[in-house]
Amino acid sequence: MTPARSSAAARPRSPRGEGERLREEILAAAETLLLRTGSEDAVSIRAVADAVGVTAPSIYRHFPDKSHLLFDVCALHFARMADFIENTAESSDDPLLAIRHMADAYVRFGTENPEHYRIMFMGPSDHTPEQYADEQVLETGAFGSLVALVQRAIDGGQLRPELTDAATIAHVLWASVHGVVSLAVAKPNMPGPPLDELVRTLTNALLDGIRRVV
Amino acid sequence: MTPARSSAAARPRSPRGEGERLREEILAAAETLLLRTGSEDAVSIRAVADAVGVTAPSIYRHFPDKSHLLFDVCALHFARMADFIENTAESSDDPLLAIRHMADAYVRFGTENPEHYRIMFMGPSDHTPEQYADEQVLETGAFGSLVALVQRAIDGGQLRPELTDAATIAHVLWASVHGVVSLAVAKPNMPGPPLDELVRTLTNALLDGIRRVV
DNA sequence: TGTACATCAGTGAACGCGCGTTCACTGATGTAC
DNA sequence: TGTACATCAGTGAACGCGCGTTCACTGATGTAC
Repeated sequence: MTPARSSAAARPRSPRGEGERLREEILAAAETLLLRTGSEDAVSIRAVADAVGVTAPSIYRHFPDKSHLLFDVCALHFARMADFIENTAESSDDPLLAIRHMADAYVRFGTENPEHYRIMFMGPSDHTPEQYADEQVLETGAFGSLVALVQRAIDGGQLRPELTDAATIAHVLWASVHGVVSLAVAKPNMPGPPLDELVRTLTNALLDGIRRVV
Repeated sequence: MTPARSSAAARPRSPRGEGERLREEILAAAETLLLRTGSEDAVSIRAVADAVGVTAPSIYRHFPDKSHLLFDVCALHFARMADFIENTAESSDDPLLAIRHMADAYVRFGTENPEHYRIMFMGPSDHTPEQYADEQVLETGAFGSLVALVQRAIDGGQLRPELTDAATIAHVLWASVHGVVSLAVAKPNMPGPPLDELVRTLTNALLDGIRRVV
């Protein structure tokens, strides 16, 4: 009798020299599990191994421990998010309009990937392996583009003259939009105006609030 | 030999008819534990029981299960937060200034009670027993005061004429400030401008963005 | 061409842990007769 | 005044669970001689 594998088909062993294949499969399975169950708790070493069709200890050939696995999954997602959002940074010659597009993209990404968003931005910070420290979140990728846009707006004289620090303004913009997304993620059933109206009102107010009054 | 109780002094049994005392002690211990450890995970039934000086099953005399206990702790905190913030709602005759004070108070409350904040606003919504459904968060307490302030600002002609829905505006204000707080809670070590500068810039921008241009 | 050996991908069983929860119970105390 | 009994606060031991992780191992396959 073949042993009863609970959910996945038995997986053929990788040929020699291609053990790294399993690493990719593990990452993919963990991600799928996260997305499908919508819960970080469901992503256990055993569940991932089972989804791949392999035993639990095999995971440890490729990841030192669970939190590294989880964070490698998220690193993939950070990268995708950065792509997704940075594309919109060049969507318009007007930096303020481009910022609006970035905000929309950010919200869309977050609400479409709530569990990833939760892990990336809402989890206790001690889950985080060192190499994904908080700085990384900021210094790389999308946030940098946002700062650049704000700086262009400042340089172009589009902002109120008292607003001179692009980084602070970018932080404020990010934090506000993050607020909308994280509420939507944490309380998906909360009554209130629809998300897109919230985002529209927010960006209207914020952009009007920083734009130079003519 | 007295049995080795791991951390707390043995607790004298409540006199007859006053079994409800234990309930209060459990709530207090759970709250202390949450605050001191800074981690929801550390608040296990056993840890709470031990802190009170009682055995684990005793908890079940007073709470049907763990999530009810946790949420009763949070309910206490919701109430305190509502007090804390609503006081500031009458801090000024100018509704916009009062809103600013509310925002400051909200931020202070959140950053001073990060784990409570996390449970209340950042946790997965399925932790939530029914009686603390999302609606409660909004319909009672501080949020109501905020809506009222916004409405006063609208009635007093202080807002841009296209802004007519107080609830939506209040939601936007709340979500933005929540964004600042929840980032501070989730990523306490994130580099960037100091929190108070962030809040000041945010409220400046938002209030300027909704205020009628004269 | 054949064989011993090193390498490598992955296994199977077990570890100890802490958890939420249940169950039958104990022993003090107030109350009814 | 004494005694049987009901009530009540809390106990002790155990349940089953799923978890992350470790360990010694197996068995296929490429390689060196």
